[in-house]
Amino acid sequence: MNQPRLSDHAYAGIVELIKSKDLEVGARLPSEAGLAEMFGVSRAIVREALVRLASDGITEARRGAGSFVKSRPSERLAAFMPMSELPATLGSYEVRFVLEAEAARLAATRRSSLEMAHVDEGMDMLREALLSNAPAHDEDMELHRRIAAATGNPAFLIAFDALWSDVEKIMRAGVDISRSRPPEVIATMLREHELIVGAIRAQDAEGAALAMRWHLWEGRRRLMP
Amino acid sequence: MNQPRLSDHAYAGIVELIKSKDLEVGARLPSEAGLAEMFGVSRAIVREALVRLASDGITEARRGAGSFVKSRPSERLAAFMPMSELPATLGSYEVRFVLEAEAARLAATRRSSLEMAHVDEGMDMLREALLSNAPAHDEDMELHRRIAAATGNPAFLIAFDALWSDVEKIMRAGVDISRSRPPEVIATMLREHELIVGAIRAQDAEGAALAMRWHLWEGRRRLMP
DNA sequence: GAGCTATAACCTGTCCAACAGATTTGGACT
DNA sequence: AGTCCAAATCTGTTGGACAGGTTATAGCTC
Repeated sequence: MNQPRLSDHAYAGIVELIKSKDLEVGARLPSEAGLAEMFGVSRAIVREALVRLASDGITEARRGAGSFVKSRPSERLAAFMPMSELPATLGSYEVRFVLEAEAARLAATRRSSLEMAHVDEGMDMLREALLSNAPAHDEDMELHRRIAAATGNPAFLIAFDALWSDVEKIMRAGVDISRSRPPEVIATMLREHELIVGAIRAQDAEGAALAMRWHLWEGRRRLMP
Repeated sequence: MNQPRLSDHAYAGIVELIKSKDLEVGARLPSEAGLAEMFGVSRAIVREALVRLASDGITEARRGAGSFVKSRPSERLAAFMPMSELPATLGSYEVRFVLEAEAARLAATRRSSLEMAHVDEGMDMLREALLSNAPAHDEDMELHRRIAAATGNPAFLIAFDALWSDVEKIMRAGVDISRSRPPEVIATMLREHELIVGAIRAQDAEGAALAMRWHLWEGRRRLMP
């Protein structure tokens, strides 16, 4: 349907360049001509990519001088964020606590029947994956995502996606998410999710928020006892 | 400092075109050559504007056919307040309510003196910008960002950045964020921020959360009365 | 050698002309 | 009327060109 443009490739390439070469905030990128040669495209394509990067707040162009890194993608904290003492996974759970609990509460009050069907479908997928002892990581995320979507508020999805992609990275780097789980853990995880979905279906706002908080609390404990 | 590019003019012009001519979703825009002549710029400039518009989800280009309206700028704002009966709640504010209130609470309890200094510096920058009647939009965001950073939890920053970059884009496409504010509004905005910063300095967790919630509530009201 | 200056090299911002490939349109033909 | 083909139109991409701003350097002065 939507074939990718060359400028998409250049956009991704420049982001990759910043991350791989570890360019700090304020560092100068290669010139447009240099980037064009690097990616094998014309200068106009590089310009289109740079315009988007600037619009996204990642780079900044100064006429006559060059393009500079304004804030690094996804690692925008580098500037003054002192490395936290909190384990990174705990950190993301801290945010998910408030974010997803509120999402569950709003989903319970505002869900349409279509959104409820999406949540149910996500629950089915998770159940099937868990019962067949598959990793189920993707299905877990998808269910949480659909609950966030059921709020009818895209902002929840935006925050959720940003957070989760980070969590995923950490998990892939650290914990082995595909290790097999004992059956009682599987049953517990299923019950926790079913509690949440049930409360949303019953339009029980406080129950949904509580069930979500409980689930996240237990999940964090399972991840790092 | 940042001289406007011609493509900014074209971007705004096309948005204006969609709004004034009341082009519906799916309607075809004039061709790139037509738009170029309309705004008195070259086709390359129009292309840069269209690339940004597409990246912002407002238009969509189909090769060989033309550029089409994907979602109207004003409706994107509406998309962020689908709240059925809730009194005019901006969707992103709904998320910021829980996210930033929690960040303020944690910042008050966990802040280091270095992080407090960063917050103070951000407050100074905002004060200066507001008192000189500058747009102050960047400074406002920066202060909120530093409060999120003062939690010591990178996850707050990640969620905050994701949310804000989207809010910013919508604002650029829709509302005029640089309109001048009456002096009493400036004073109010200053006081609200100072309340938050003060509570964080005093390590008053509940006070910080409350002040943040109040500030966001008032801010939403200022944005769309 | 230190400091200042002019100049050359480089860079972004913008324009123009051109061609490839996809889509739409209109007319010719049946 | 219905089908098919060709021309017109449009986006995607390239290369070259020039204006105007920035940076570095060579050279001059003291």
